[in-house]
Amino acid sequence: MTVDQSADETSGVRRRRPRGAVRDGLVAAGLELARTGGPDAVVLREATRMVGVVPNAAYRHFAGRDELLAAVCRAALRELADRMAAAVARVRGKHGDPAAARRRLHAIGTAYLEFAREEPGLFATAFALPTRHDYGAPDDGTGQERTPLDHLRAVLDELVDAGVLDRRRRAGIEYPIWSAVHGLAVLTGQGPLRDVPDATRRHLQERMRTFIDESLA
Amino acid sequence: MTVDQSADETSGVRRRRPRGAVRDGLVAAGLELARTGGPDAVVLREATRMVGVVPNAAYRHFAGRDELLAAVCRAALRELADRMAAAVARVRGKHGDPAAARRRLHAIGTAYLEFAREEPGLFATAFALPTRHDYGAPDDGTGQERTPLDHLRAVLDELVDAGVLDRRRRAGIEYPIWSAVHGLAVLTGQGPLRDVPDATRRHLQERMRTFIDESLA
DNA sequence: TGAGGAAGTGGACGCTGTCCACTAATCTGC
DNA sequence: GCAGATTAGTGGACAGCGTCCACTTCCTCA
Repeated sequence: MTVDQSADETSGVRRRRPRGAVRDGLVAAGLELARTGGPDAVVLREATRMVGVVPNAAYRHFAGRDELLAAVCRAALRELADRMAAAVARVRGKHGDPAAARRRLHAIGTAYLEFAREEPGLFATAFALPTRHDYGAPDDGTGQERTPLDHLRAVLDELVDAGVLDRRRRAGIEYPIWSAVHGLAVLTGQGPLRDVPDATRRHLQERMRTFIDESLA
Repeated sequence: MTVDQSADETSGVRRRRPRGAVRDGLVAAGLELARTGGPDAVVLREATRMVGVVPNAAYRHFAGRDELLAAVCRAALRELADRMAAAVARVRGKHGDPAAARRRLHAIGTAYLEFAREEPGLFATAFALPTRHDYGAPDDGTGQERTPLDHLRAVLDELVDAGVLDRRRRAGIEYPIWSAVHGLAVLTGQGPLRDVPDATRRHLQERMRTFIDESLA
């Protein structure tokens, strides 16, 4: 598998690639490696090989392997956020409708868990920040991105507007809910519950749904 | 730092160590490495160095680095389970007393989160099983050990006996609760919330407590 | 047009996990 | 009590990894 977008074989020429091509290619390659093997699988030399460049070329774009991994993490996190946003958008029903708001909360949690199950490598990578950095810090300076937490908050606010969630219980409730869903994803994905049969996993997921639902009332 | 218990310097003699000493030493060394650097830090060669033995000697006791890591994981998990058990045992009040049962549930969650905060390396390692293996599978054949999940279950059963938790809500509730606490530990420990100030972390923990408390009633 | 920086190459180093061949200490059965 | 088999260690090697330094080549801009 190669990610090289402008191969320039035959000639040993350098710098035939457009501006940020190598950097972008490295991130794309790292994302591919992370997809199949998680954060540990994003190895610098392999990424450069996929791009068709010598290992040291990576050091023109990243301070080292950790910085490359950080970029891959951000990309993975963005993919998760995008899936959550898409899942919420798919739910019909206008803002303020109690049933629709509940469905949106359910959709957001399901999207989270589905991403963790369908893309375990990317999910693990999204939360394997190698170096300290703010959650969802802007990647390329294009302003703040919407993080998974932002999407969850929006839905919870709607639940308050719809009268489903008592306003006095709203403050900070995104954290236990996020924790619960994230914890389930981790335990059943990479953790001790990862080998439970599919039926059990669905059952756990359903149990989580009722648990959260009851905590709203 | 060395873990060698029966150094035998001066002579190049082999096999001066008692029966399982090298194996135990390797696990202890790995545990030490994991304590300071997490699962990635348990490197086979370094462990053998700490034990005072040549790298290849490890292959007499483990099939490879992953198997050593698995043993270290089990040890870390046991330490977590022990802390939880100790925390529960410290709570006074006889079985069936509602207030005492609640305190025990709180104690068990707090112990979990404290372990994750005080020993982030060990906590990460406890859940970084490199190979598939049953949760809390017996390590050395000395019968089943009590896992963190076992301890949680016992306390939840007591909450039912004490009339705090409705029996109809009991079934499977250990999973969302475990997930919630585990998720909080991961998010604030290694995850995106790891850099929040201490006061915020305590606040999140308290919010989790009320969240779970309300879900019982 | 020419200087200077940006981006890629080449080679090297130390570290890792792992394999193979070998040897010395211990255990076992007679 | 000793000979053979087993076990637990040594020694040397290999490929792959991240990273550093020196060098070259292309592109940009004054």
